[in-house]
Amino acid sequence: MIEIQRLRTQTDQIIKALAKKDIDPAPLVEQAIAYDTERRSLQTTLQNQRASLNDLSRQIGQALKEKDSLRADTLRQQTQALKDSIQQLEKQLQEVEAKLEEVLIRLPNPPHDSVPEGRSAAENVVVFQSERPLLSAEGRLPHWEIAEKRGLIDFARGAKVSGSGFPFYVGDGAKLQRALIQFFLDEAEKAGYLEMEPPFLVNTDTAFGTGQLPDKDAQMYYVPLDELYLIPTAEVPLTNYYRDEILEEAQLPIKLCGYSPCFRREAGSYGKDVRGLNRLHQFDKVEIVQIVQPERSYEVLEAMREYVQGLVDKLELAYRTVLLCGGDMSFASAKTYDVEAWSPAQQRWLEVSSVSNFETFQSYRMKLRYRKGKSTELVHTLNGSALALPRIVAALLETHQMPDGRIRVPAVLQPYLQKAYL
RNA sequence: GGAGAGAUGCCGGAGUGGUCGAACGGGCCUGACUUGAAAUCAGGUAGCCUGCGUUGAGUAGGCUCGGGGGUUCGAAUCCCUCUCUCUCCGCCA
Repeated sequence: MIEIQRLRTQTDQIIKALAKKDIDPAPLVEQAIAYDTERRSLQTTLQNQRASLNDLSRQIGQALKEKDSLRADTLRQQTQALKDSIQQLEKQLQEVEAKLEEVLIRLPNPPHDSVPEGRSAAENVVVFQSERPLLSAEGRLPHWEIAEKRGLIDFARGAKVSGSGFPFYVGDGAKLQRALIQFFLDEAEKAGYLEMEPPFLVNTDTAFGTGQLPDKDAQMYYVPLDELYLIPTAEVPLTNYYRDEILEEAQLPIKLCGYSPCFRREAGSYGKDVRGLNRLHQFDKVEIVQIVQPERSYEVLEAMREYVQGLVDKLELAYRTVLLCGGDMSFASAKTYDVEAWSPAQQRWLEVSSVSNFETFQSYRMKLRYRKGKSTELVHTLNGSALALPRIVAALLETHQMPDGRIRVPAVLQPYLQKAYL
């Protein structure tokens, strides 16, 4: 959500930036500003009347103290008209505020200046590619076949027990999940992130805080009886950890990491893109989150991106990083990099991480600020997958497949798995 | 799930209808004393919104004592409701 004060003072820049997200922002922005003007005028009138009423109340108190009940009664009679008027103004103000909120909520985060224009993924910009060769499909089974064949993943029984998109990981397959999670957490800790195990279900305020509500509510599983959402990513509980708080500047940067299963409805997905591990309803992920001073957030974004690239590299996978164009970015992000691993059998890139700077989009919703001198300022929040498991496993199974069908375990995982081959 | 108690500023803790945004204590900040420090003394120490001013100098007003609603000229104080915490019982990994 964009700060209304910013929208008021930097209207043109914001409209220009928003246009990159492939929407026509001007009507919404103008509407917001109109509601804001109305809101402020109502508020001023209301506050003046409240001040008068407060003054009358004080006088009544004074009169009663002096046992002058006659004067008190006279004053009391003057209050009714004010009270009626105040009540009416309050109602009007509430209505305008609701309308303003409704419009503000529909405005996405304006992209950063460095975000390229473009409408779809085709216009994303490759900013880095590793030097590892892009292996051919020849002689390689796609991960869903090799995984079934070696008894690492059971898609069919997962579908029986829960539905499509809920695989069982079996034996070494399950151990590989555990190894990856632990490897990612250990790496994050070395990089200075504090490990957290977050709740996997969150309330509506939390889902609103990071921007999942109201925009993406169809993406989340919901438990109506308890009004709780299953998290689509650990970003949601981790970023909301400090919601509604004022941090001391010395606490920053705050660096959190956490493992969680992630639940996504993925309604409407189908076809080859969702085959095997490409897209699941439940998957494992380690997430990293940073809460930083605004002036540092873009250098932190680069550091996080490099950190994530390093992880993929340590798993001995070919990868590249793309800078998302305006039209392909999420609603809440100001700038996003996707890190993609090469899938030899599918001959395509798989998104294994998304690293984003949200600037104040989330902190404004969450009222997350830090003390800066005499006043307070909204922090910038960032997050990134480090990493999401399924597509990493897919790339791993395809890349490290041996001619005899065995899977070579990358050196960094061998201490966790206690084996060189699966 | 049942019964009871509670939620106040950075922390502890008072306050049961009238200058209460809030006593008192602690912490922290500034200043004085000191060669320096401690001790002592004095002052300061919440956030949000709006107007004017400034462009992070302020100033006037409004709102906020867990959240929401109500009673009243007036509520931290009374009523309703929700959330959370604690104690006891039940259940349970």
